[in-house]
Amino acid sequence: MLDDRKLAVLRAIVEDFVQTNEPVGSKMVAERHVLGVSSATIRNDMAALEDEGLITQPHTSAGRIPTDAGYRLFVDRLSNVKPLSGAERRAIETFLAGSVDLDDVMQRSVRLLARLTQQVALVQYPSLSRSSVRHVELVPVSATRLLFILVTDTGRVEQRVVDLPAPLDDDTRALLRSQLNAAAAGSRLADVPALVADLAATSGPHATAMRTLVSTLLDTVAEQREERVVLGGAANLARAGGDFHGEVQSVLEALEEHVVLLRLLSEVSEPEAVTVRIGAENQTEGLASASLVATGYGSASRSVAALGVLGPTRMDYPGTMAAVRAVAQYVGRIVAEG
Amino acid sequence: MLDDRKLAVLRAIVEDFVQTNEPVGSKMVAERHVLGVSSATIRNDMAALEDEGLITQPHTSAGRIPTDAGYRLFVDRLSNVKPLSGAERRAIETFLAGSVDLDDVMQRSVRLLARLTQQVALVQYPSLSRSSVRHVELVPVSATRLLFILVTDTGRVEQRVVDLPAPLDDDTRALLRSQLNAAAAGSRLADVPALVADLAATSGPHATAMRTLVSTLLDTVAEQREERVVLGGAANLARAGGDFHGEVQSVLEALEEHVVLLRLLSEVSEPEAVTVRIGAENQTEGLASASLVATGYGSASRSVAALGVLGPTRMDYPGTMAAVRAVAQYVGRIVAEG
DNA sequence: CTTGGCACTCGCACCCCACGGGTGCTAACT
DNA sequence: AGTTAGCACCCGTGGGGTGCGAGTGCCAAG
Repeated sequence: MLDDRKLAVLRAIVEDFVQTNEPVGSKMVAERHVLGVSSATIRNDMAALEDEGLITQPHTSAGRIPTDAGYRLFVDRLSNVKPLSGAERRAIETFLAGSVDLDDVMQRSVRLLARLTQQVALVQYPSLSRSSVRHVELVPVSATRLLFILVTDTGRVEQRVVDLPAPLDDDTRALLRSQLNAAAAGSRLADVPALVADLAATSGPHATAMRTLVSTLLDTVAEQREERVVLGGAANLARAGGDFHGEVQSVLEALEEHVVLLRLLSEVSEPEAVTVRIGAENQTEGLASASLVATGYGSASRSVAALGVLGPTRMDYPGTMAAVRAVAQYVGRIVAEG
Repeated sequence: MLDDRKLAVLRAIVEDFVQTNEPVGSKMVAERHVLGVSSATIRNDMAALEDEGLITQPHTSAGRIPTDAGYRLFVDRLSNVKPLSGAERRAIETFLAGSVDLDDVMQRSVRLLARLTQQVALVQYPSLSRSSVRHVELVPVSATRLLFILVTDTGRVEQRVVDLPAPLDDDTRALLRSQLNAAAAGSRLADVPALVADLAATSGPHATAMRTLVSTLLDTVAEQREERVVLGGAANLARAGGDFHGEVQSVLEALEEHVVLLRLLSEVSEPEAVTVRIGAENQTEGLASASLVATGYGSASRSVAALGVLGPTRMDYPGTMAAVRAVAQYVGRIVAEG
């Protein structure tokens, strides 16, 4: 049904359309690509491709443009990885090297990714539940309030103000802190509920305070804030030409719903494999004409979070995928060291 | 030169244009507003207003639209404060009441403001230098690294990883911490440099460690991160109609330059007075057709930061100013309570 | 299966023109 | 002096008509 040449035609259409942003016709394909056949043959192939639902014509008497399915096939079978230039690799390295802490890394990554790909970049903070507790600290704020601070091995620092049922003196605070640390430090945050369960059950003079603290610790894991995402390069949306102008509002709206973004990212967080969600595939209102290119990042085989970019379905997939993968590698390494 | 009626005509033009987004002609003004004169008279007045540079016609044979100067005069002398409805006040209150900590307050405020005004909202974190040190904490991360944590009276928590020249045992860490706290706690962060200066000068076994910590403390104040701003409602930009569509890209670009936004906000941070910057007034490339409506917030007379909204020059200034002021009052109160 | 040829289809750019909203001017009026 | 009615004029907008060109689909021959 779809022989090699037809696929080559599809590839040509995708590449030309991405580059020119104009429907591409059989003549164009014949002269800009060396397929060894005439435009008439290509016309036949294009008709077949259209039957398969891989391309479509915006109106009669215009060239064809790829459908979501066409991009899908292109990404899966026709795109060969485009290696980054040495300059780009060096740029990534130097850009991220100066980071002083996690916030800084996230910030720089998102800017870098946006600039490399000319699209909207999304970078998720290392997921709390997939990190380990490095340290828990209790800082007094007033007699009955204290600041609960959680530091993870990925460098993430979460704070939370806790209202205590009764005043807490310095010694008991130190005691509670060391108990919490003893129970939780070093283990993965996802396992913490089980580990601290018996702490909450302890009776004794400070039982209620301890219960409050434990539930805060659990909250912090369970809470929405567990997942954070930063984004950048929104201005690139407006730059995108074509019929995408009408969609920019709905994409911007989607970008404000961090919950939605996090759901999307959570579905692609395997590392070492760049995932592409094209158009309607990402099942999100307002993102029907946008594509997500994302991957997990982390140390070696364990992914702690995801990052990627979002742009019009008409995008340079090979280039974008290469950039996303490269940035993920660097960020993963930095976070693992961090 | 500009009698009361001419000003009334200007007000009518501004109000109508903001509402309809179409150039308004003399006829329209005559019939939609009760000025007691005919359209011919209004035509004469409009000619005068145009001579003064307050209005302009986009092309011959179209109505007039206000210029930046026209909006300026409208805001300064013609707009009467539009009190918020009870429902709106209640909405603000309930929306902000549930906040658990500063991050939460900032997040909620920016969403609230964006929704109330239907524009892009900007909320600046309480400025570090204008806050007081509540507490300084040193959390060990590894032998030669520790996490430096600064808590201010405005509830802001800043962390920073510090690399130490030499390992630090628990006791000396505790010592350094108490020295730092003794020197800095309770005083305004802007005054801290003077207060800790002599700490850095101490000689003794831990002199270098102390110097590192002190310089970190100072860095934290001086650093870019001193000022943070969160924004929301970017999608509202795309909603704005008219000739603004072409500008949305440049505004989005400006929004990514937080440094620029902070400079703008820092210029308007008096509390109790809503400042309006119209079009070219805000001296920023890309914001030439946008207006900023902002005010400082904080406790009573002392403003600790600023918040506001950004939108097309064609905006409902009275309504926006009312919303900005109301939100600033609530946020200021919440932050002051800590 | 490929290819050249050819008829056919539309979208687009262009032009023309009538329409109408809006202005500016002038002369009369208060 | 200020206001008003009348009127000529300007010009952007929108609708209808048209030619052009890109692109397709089909067919018959190689």
